[in-house]
Amino acid sequence: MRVNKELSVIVAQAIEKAQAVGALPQFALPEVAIERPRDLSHGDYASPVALRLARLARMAPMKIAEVIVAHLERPSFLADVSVAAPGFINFRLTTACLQQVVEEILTAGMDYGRIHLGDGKKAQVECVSANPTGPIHIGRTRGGVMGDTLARALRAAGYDVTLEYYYNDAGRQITLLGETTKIRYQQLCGQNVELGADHYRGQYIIDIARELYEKHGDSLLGKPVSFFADYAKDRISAMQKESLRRINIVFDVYYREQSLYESGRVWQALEELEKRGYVYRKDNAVWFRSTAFGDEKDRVLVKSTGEPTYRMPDIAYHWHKAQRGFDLVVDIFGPDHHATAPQVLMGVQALGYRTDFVRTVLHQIVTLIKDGQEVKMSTRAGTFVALDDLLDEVGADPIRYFMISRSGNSPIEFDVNLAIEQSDKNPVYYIQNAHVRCAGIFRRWAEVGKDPNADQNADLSLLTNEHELAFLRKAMELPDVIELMVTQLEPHHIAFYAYELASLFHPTYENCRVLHSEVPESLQLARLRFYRAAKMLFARVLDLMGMSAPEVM
RNA sequence: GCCCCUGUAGCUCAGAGGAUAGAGCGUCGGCCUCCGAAGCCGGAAGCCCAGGUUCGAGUCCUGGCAGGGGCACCA
Repeated sequence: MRVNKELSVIVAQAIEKAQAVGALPQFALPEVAIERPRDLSHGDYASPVALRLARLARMAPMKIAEVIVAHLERPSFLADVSVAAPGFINFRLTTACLQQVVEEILTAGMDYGRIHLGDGKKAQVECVSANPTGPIHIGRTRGGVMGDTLARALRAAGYDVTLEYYYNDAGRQITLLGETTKIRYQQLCGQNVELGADHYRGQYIIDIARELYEKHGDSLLGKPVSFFADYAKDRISAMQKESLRRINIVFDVYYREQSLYESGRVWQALEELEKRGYVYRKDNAVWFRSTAFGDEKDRVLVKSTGEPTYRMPDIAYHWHKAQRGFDLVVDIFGPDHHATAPQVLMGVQALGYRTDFVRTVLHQIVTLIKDGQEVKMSTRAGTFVALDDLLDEVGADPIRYFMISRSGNSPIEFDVNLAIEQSDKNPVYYIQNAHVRCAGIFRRWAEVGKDPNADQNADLSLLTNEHELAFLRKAMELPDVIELMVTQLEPHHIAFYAYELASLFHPTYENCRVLHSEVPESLQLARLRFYRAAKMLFARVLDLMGMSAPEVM
């Protein structure tokens, strides 16, 4: 049950009722906000609606609040409704309402927190979208974790979600990749050739060339660059996929840029833009009149060499997105794409499509700190710490957590040494330990020979400890957190929620023991039920973050 | 020069226009004979500046100041 939503409706009804009998003047009803007061003495929920109505109603806020309360229906989950200066309406829940959250969690299981915002709607989340020219690095990882976490939240909100990866498998970068691979192969064959300035420096291409050399000796020397490009790009793509799988990100669709050429969409898009009068030729290049949509200058679509810029297939790709029937498209971009994202949407508008279903989520950079020094990252220079290296050293769970532990607007300094350190300072373990401690209770319960299902009909009214109730109060917030994540498209909220939940759990664990000589059996059973729900909730929250819920650590 | 992001505790960050601004790290001091101390309990310490909107501003607007990122016929 979403108490805040129900309260919002009930208060709105009370206002209308008061208006009907003349206790309040007529006015258009604004949305009735229900919030959680910081201070528990103000109740479990509060509404400032009377304060906001003061001007409309031309009455004192306190008076309005009193009128609303007088006309308010009293559902059974409310223990108390009161008015507090300067005009808040405070609601207190019954303890029974909090206690039954235990059963709500156990009934819903891994579906707990589910909301219906996106029921029947299709959403797409695009992220990472790195070219298959090198390993996934830490900046792309941030976008990937943000995107995957948002995808999980969108699913929890009822959306049918497609997680998509768009990659450039053609063009100049791929040619350079092929050339690099061929040169490395020739070097292994003993030929005296050197990399050019534009070629990729990374060790991984030497490894790929060596694979070819070991399998085929020098018999491939006559093969064209495109052969090496195809081989390298497939190998690197597979490596990227594997890295992402290791961090628990599995894409539904890998969208190849090349397919936009094969299907003709790129040139169709250009034709259509031309037909609509948004294209002109200058200096031997083809230009997009993006200034018509507020851009500061026009942009080149086709270079004087006849090659399209990256912008042209990007527009075609988003044109296709617009045609694929998504109700919501989320594009996640790193700082290097902040400026270009709007241009693509201008292109889609120029093609006659609305773009209000597309929402771009931007995030700031990740700087990697190792041994107290910043590690500069560049794929071409081959100087980076790849996601794979981090996975080996740190593991998937801490990487995932740290990547969403900050708002996307905030740059992240990822200190490798600190993340490796498995100390009590690490919030990842603090959260996971809550799940481990729950598991420990059930392990111990079985060890002393008790019935593992003895809590089936436990008397939940015995759960009256303030720690238990505070935890359940927080448990009720999960749907609100999911709603916040999908409406704001901000994945970091779940990380903070998880930490807060754990910080309410641990004192409960200390104070509300199950197996203790001084705890009567009926209370043991109620608490066992409580911890069963707590364990389920932590598993659920960790799953929303794409993290594991360990039984032991 | 233009665009974007950010200025909240010593440090790193939350804060959905509302009541006495929250965490973590660090710091100071306590707690293991019964479910994992990777834990718990307690103390000190803070909204960049100036205007404005509002009954009410850390939050919104304008202008400063400071830091980061971006401004290609690269992607």
